[in-house]
Amino acid sequence: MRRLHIRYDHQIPINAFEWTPKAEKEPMHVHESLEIGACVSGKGRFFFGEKTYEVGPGDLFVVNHREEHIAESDPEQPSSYIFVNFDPALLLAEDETLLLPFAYSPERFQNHIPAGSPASEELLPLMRDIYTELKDKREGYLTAAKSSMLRVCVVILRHFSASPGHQLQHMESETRRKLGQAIAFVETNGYENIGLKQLASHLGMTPSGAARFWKHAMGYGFHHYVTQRRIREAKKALASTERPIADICFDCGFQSLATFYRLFKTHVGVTPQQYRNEHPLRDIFENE
DNA sequence: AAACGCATTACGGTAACCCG
DNA sequence: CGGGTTACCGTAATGCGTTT
Repeated sequence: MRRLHIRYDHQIPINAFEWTPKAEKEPMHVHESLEIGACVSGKGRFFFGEKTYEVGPGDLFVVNHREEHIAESDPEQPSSYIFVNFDPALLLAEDETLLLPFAYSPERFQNHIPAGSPASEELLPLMRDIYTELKDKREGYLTAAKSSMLRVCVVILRHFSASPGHQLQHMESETRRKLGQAIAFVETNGYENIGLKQLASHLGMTPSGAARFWKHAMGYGFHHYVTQRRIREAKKALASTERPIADICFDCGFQSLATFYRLFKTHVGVTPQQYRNEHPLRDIFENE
C-alpha cells in the first residue's frame, strides 16, 4: 500500500487541485489528510478498498485517512475531478462533530454522494469556490476557502446523518470528548515544550496509549501535529511581520534554531528567509 | 480489542561548518 | 559577521509483536 504525504501549499491546511485519473487502474494509496473529490466531467470508476463506484459528472466522494483508494478514467471520456485535501485539525478547531462523517468503518460506508442529490447540488459550487479561491489568492482568500471548507463539511455531515444506516455513531462520545480535550491541551500549551508525556498525564493515560489514541483518531502522530501547527504559525509570522526569524522560531515553540530551519525546510520546501521573501509584507498592505 | 514493552525510527540540541 | 546548513548523538515518539 502506498502512503502519500500531503504538503499544504497555504497557511491553512487545505489543498485543492484538478485531477484527471489515468485510464488504467493505478495502485491504491492512503494519505493522512481527509479528502473530498468532485467529478466535474467525464466518466470512470472510483475504487475504495473492495468497493467500486461508477462515476459521472456531479458525483462526489469522501475518503478518510485510513481507507485505500484510487480513481480511474473511462478511456473514451476521461474524467476530471476537483479534489480537496484538508487536515482533520481544521474541523476540530471549529466543531468536532464535523469529523463524524470521516470516522466511518470502511466495510459498510458509502463513500459516494450521488450526482443530483441535494447534497451534491450544494457541494459542487462550494468545491469550485475552494479551488478558485486557493488558486487566485485574492484578498481574504484563506478565510474564504476555510469558510467554504467548513460549509462543505456541514453539508456532508447532514447528508450522512439523514441517510439510512449511516455510521455516524461509530466514533463514541467518549473518544470525541477525549480528542477534544487533547486538542484543547495542545491549543493552550502548544508553544510550550510539550510532549506525549504531558498529554498522557493530562488525559490520564500512558504515553504510548496517548500516542496510539491520537494516531487512530487523527491519522498521524501527535508530534507531527504539534510540529505542523508550529510551522504554520511561523509561516504566518514570517509573512505578516518583520520580526527576526530567531524570535519567531522560539515563540512558535521550537527550542533551537537548527531544528527550526531543518523542519521548516523539510515541511515547506524553502528556508524561512526565502519564504519571507516570497511572501512580502506589501502583498498584504499594498494593493496597487 | 485494549494494554504492555521493547526495537526501531525520528527529533532536538550542540557545535561545527558553509557562504555571501 | 550572521543567516543558513549539516553531522552527530542522546532522547523521545512510534511501530509492532506479544500478552491479557
